[in-house]
Amino acid sequence: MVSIKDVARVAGVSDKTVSRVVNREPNVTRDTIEKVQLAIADLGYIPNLAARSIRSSRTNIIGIITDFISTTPYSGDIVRGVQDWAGANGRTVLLANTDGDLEREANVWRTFKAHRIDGVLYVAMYHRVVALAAGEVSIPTVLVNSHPEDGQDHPSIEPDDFGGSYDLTRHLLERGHRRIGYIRLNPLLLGANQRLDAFLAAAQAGGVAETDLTIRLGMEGPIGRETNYVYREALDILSLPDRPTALVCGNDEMALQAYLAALHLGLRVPDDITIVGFDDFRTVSLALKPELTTVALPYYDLGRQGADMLDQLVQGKGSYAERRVLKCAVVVRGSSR
Amino acid sequence: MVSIKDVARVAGVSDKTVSRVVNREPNVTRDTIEKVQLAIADLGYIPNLAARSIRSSRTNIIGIITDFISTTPYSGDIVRGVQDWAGANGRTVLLANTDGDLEREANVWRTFKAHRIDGVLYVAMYHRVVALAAGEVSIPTVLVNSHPEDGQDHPSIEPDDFGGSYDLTRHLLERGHRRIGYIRLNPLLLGANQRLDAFLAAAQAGGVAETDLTIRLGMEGPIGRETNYVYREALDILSLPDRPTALVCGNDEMALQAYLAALHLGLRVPDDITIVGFDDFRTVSLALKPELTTVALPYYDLGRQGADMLDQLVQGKGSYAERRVLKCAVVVRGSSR
DNA sequence: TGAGCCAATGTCGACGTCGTCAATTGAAAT
DNA sequence: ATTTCAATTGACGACGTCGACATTGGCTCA
Repeated sequence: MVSIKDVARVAGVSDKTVSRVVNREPNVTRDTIEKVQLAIADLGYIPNLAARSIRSSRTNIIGIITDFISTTPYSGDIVRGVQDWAGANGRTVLLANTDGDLEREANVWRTFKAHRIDGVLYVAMYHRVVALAAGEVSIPTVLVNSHPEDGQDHPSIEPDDFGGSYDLTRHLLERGHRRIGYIRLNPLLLGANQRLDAFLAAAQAGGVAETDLTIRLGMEGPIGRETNYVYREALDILSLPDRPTALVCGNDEMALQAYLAALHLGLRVPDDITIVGFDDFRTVSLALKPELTTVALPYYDLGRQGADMLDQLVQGKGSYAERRVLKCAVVVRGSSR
Repeated sequence: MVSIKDVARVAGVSDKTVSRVVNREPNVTRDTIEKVQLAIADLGYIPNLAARSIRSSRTNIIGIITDFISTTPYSGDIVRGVQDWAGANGRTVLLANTDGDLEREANVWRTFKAHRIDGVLYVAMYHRVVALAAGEVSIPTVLVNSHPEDGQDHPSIEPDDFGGSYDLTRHLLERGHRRIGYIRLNPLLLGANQRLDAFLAAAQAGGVAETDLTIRLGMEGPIGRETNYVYREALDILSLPDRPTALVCGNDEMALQAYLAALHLGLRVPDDITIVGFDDFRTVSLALKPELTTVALPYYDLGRQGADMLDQLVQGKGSYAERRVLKCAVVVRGSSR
């Protein structure tokens, strides 16, 4: 591999001068700069970041730890947000996945420390509370799509499930819906409760009687291996004598099943029944006909802003107490009326 | 940061001896080993990989370059496969995304070279032919979910779209289907042609007259911003006077729209119409009721085996001419009969 | 007893980069 | 002409690790 000394020899200057040119330090003649740049181009020299980091004890690498990278489609958008930030700010991204295994997680931390990375984004693939082994974490860390347990102090950034669900429910109330069905997410998901609570709060604030709400559990069991009652429950709700005029689903995948149930019963969306989802998981929400009214999770921004928060932290400017919450916007499409 | 010398001082030995213990070299007394390990634990010493890599000019880092990480859900499984391999083999993964932008791609290569990584997995998020700027690539590189242009010599690993589609079609023929509809993927996708060709080949081999096949284009236009005719075409095909008994869709997302069209027309799956997809994109294939018969893309194995091929290459054992093709298995579920 | 050998440990320097400080040069100021 | 100063460049060492080689001391065997 070609090193700074090779460049120096070819350019006829000292290695330090090459270093100055590479790092754009002042007080180098235009002449010298050109000579050096020529040599650099000739040899295809690229600075060795490992060597650089030994001297400077900053690596400009940030690490991402994910738990269940593949169970939530499109949560990859979080990673993409981080990468875009990193690319724009001269950082590189180390990626590691734990599959939720504590031993693997410990390994990941060790590897990250061995690489002397500047900071860590701990990305939960479904919205939840995270407890980091207290001793482990000596690297600045930001929790993404999650927040810390009580007593732990890591900055965090997460979606406003409550607000999104509240707004979505208000959207339905404004359209005059009064009898509403609701199919819940797996209660293990933090979003499940926040979404349901917001639904109930908005309904109550809108003066809807609790007896006009039909609430069913759509899924339960361990993440990734849950049992799924959605289709059955949707059929059931839609067959009620005083059938709701709107059906709210815990997420878009559930909404898909609600569509199937409605169509199976000969009901038209949205003429006979309004169906809404959550997540704006586009492979589903845009494939459904009519397209699905839902709430967009700000995955990309979670990653991008999370990276920025981490950077503040690394530079000693951030606050360990920051809890950032990102708005989830209602996306109105054809499935609601 | 605590270094090997700190450990040496505390343990009362030389730094080299600590190095020996850390790297499990022979000819160290049990006594010494214990002393050193104690000091290591006390100080929380973790070897600095950057320093190590300077000496050894091997980093044990592999890079992943992705293009459109988020447009294909679950293609993240490729990355997961790579990570699992890396975790099991003591490697770390650097991740970079180009969004299909050539300038960003050039940057990524430069960054990877600056990190002196051992090799690169170039991961296409949809199956396609890839042309790497010839001059750029001086790092061992394996193409994943893609294969090189004629004349380029990089090993590659990709799914057997043709075989999967052929088997799927045979599955239908075996069940007695003779009038079959087909909705094509965006022709820009490599898989689109392979899947269609296999469909036609299998149909012909099965003695089906071409006039009994109804083939429609489901999508066209630039990836990520295509126009979608699937629902309309499905409605149309299913309304034909001599309606097919089976409808083959380019992928699962299209199959979803075919379901909706079928249900809209009052048809039952699979009693009135058999529908099959491709990809086994589980958020859709398992959410559909009945669940979808489809073909599984071996994303995870693409990543895992790709990493292994890269490792061979890095060690000088691999062949630059290797073109590995992974079988795509038919997954029979309730949507076909 | 002493030559020979091996196990155990240490010393030193190099990897590539850059911070520190010194050396050199030329021009401005006296 | 001499001093002063700033701009430019270079020599050197340190970062953390480990390979090459040296040293030490005890043991074996004739």
